[in-house]
Amino acid sequence: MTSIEQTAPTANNFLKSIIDEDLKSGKHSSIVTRFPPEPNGYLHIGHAKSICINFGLARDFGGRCHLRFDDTNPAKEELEYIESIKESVHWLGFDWGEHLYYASDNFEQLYLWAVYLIEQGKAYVEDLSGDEIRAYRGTLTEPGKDSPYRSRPVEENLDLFSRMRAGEFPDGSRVLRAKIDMASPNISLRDPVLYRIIHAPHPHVGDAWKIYPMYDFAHGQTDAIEGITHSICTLEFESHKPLYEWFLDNLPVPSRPRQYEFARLNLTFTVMSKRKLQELVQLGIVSGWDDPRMPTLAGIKRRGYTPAAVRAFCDQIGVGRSDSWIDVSCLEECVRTDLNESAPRAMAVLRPIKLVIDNYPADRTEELPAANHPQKPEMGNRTIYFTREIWIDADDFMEVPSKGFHRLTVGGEVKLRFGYIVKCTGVVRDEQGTIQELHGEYDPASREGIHTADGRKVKGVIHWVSATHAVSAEVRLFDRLFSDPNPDRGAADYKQFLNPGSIETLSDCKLEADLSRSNIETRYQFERMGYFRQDPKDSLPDTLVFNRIVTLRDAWTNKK
RNA sequence: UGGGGCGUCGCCAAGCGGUAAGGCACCGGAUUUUGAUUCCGGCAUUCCCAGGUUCGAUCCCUGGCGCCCCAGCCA
Repeated sequence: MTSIEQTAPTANNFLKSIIDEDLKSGKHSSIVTRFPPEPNGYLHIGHAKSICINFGLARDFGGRCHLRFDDTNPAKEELEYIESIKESVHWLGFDWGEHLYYASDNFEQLYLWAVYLIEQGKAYVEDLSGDEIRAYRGTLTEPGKDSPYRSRPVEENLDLFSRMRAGEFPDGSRVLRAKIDMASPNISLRDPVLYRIIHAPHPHVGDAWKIYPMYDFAHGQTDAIEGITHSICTLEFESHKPLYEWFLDNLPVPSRPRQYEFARLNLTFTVMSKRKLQELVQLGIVSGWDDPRMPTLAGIKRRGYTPAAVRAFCDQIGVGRSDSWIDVSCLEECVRTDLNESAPRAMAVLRPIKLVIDNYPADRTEELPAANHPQKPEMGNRTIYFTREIWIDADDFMEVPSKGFHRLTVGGEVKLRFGYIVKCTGVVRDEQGTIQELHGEYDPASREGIHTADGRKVKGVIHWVSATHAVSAEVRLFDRLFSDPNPDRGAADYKQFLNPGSIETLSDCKLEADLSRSNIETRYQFERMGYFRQDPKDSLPDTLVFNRIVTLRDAWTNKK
């Protein structure tokens, strides 16, 4: 746990209260939770909430948390997803140890239990088509009707079900159903489907099976097999709970798990559904599942967010049962809080414009010490080079300053961070009238502090880099993928809310030379610009590519 | 509309009958060679509404209102 997490408030929540009581009353001597993703896509920030809850609870109460692949539908699942999910959970900082499970490892037991239900007269093979089943199910306000196959004899059910398993029937021709109550006000109890026929290879068990259990028939029983004490899922499964319990009540399961539900995470300015994320990838709107603008954990990782920051975010938002919309700025703030502590500082000029210091000798180079962190002397100093020609950021110069602008202006002066005070004496233009370079003069006595020789205090401090020492780099500035706080809202196509400026690529930025030799993993604060890290895929030693992880807080542009 | 759930500051969220924690955001002010950080101060006489019980209610009761989920051989 890093300092950001130690200082983060850990709100009490209803799950902790429940577990507290279960432990106190002796109902359980220790707890077992599980994170059960279906391997049908990449994990996103919403899954991070679930991971932090499940693994976090196990950690806090001295229990354990399993990673379980809920792989009951081979039509949608792939090995690629299994691998990426394991990677993301580890990246987030959690470890399942020996406890890696697959729902599909229990297929034989589940099959036996289905046979058991048939023998008990509590399940039957259905010959109705999908459309007919739907028609018989009734509606929200009208009860359903019994299927004509509901009273099929046990022996016939047994025979048919074993032949379903043997692969004798085509997909969709028959299903196994539980015999519960076609008139139940809870629709999930109206003879739910238990097994369907799918002739497709499975990423974990290959072609061993032609029939696959539904989520409802697999989840609770798998929980029971693994000895899960607290089965924590999102709110939309709440109406399945009576069914979850019906199976546990009617099957000889080895333990009795309980299901609890919490509100899933909604984040502003993004979309979270797997379908939409997949579409963004397929349409080429983003470069892939790990595009730094994506809310996937792969994207967040590539962007440069730290696992500690994501964990702190999950702690901060808490766990409740009311539908919530968290502002992305909350996540971004967690990233800043973490990086502010740990990131060494550096200077980088993103939109370079040359400043020639006319009264500085052309053949001179000064080595200046620069603190790696303003509040942490233990992080040491580095050497930066001062020369006659330097790069400054175009945004730090205005010929005619706007109100409140206290950077460089013609005739005005500014402090060069860790260097001297310079005064701008003039502007050189080309034939078109665009500014080619700036000229100025420095005050040799002004290296320390921000006061001029006559005691005045300069208002602005800007970053810069020696033109003779700088290295060039590509810098990618990311912004929110959508320009609307809730692109998912209403019936409108979420794609119309795409932010056209979600990525800006700057090609010839000027960086301190040391950055070309830095560890590719190191996250820097480019002073006054934000936090940056090399892109793990595209950055090479001789063609540097930096990603902006997040901006600094900026009272100035906010005010404008 | 049948069933289930939820409604405390702009966004989250504690609170469990004794007189509204905390975080983020926001607004002041101090320190600062990052318009960053840090610091200090401000920020719900009120808990969806209306009745009721009680010495006392955000917490209990009744009745409204609003929002979310369920009619996949998805999870």
